[in-house]
Amino acid sequence: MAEPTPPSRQQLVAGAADMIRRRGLNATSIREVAKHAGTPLGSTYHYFPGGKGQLAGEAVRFAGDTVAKVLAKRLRAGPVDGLRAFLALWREILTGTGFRAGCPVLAVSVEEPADDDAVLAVAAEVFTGWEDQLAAALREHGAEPVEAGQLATLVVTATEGAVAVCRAQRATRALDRVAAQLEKLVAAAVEG
Amino acid sequence: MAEPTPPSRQQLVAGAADMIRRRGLNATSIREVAKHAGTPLGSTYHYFPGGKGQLAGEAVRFAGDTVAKVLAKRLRAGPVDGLRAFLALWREILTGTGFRAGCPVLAVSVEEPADDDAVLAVAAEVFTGWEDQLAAALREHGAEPVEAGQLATLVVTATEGAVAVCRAQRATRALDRVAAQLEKLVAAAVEG
DNA sequence: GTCTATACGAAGATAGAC
DNA sequence: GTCTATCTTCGTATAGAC
Repeated sequence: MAEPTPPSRQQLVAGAADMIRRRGLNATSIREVAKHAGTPLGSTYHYFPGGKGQLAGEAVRFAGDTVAKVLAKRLRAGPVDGLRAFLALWREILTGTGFRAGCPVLAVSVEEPADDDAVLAVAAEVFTGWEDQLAAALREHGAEPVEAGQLATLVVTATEGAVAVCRAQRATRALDRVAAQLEKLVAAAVEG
Repeated sequence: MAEPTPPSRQQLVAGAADMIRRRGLNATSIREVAKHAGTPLGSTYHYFPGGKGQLAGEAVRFAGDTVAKVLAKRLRAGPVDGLRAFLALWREILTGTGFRAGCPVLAVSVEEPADDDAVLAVAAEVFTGWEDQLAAALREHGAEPVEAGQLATLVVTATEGAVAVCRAQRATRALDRVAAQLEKLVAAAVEG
């Protein structure tokens, strides 16, 4: 890392992540990402020789890491706090954008793994990472290993699914209902 | 309905649904849908004057109704049977296509509601319909109304999320874990 | 080394030939 | 009434000017 990351490069990654979570991967054009970041189109291919695939991969990784950091911090106060932070994070994204933004990791997971399954592999790692964080916290607080793993997966999948359903329904109802169920389950798992 | 539905029209709808669940909405071109159905491009605009938006809307509705019929049939044997059928249905789609196909309703829910929010409205209806079917079955088998609603939403969101996660991870692990948790919850809800 | 201008293909949609 | 051929726009990617 002798080379410091140029600000415009990071802006392109963050901009791509934002656009992907709103429109999906295919509807996100490099042209518009560049325009939104204020950089010319040519610069994009200078920073990302791998083209759209590379940019999308880094965008998904960036979004995944951002969530993982919040999760790591809040899980230190216990699984219930971590869950609440996770849910609040997605709720804020939904309501803060008028239900126009969702999850970029989910977005790339739903579209074609045509020839560019590199992006999909990043998405898989991000999902697994979130699950592992939650499962570890549950185990550390007395949850049974098998139960911890299943519950962690349920939290991630239900939340991701709820974000998509909320976007379609333009209401937080689904996420609120999921939150009620998951909080009950997580609380019960760390007691027993 | 004096006009019988032409076979090619239905093939276009079914083909569009299949392509959307694999590639997503934006990557699904009318050209390729027409080619796959063996009909010329012009015919598509004859059958669907509303263009891609109309075709996509009917495709999502078609997919939603197909699932709803399976759900209605199997829910007559009870909520647990309905849940199992729902999960088995998605599991079969994943494994039967090498994790290349997912849920078309989820796919359109994750992509841009740019100007064509008609498709998104159909997706919302489909999700709500599935939830209502499950919630009604749960209530009829003794589940508390609030619990029934929350649990029905959890089933739909967790399953949809799991389908996406499974696609990314190219494994049924997430869906299997979700199945274990949901079966336990549904069974408990109909007892109490 | 950065950016402008362009090549090339494919998308949605339609006009007009059969 | 059905389909072919085309119009226009926008996508990725690059070649070459500063």
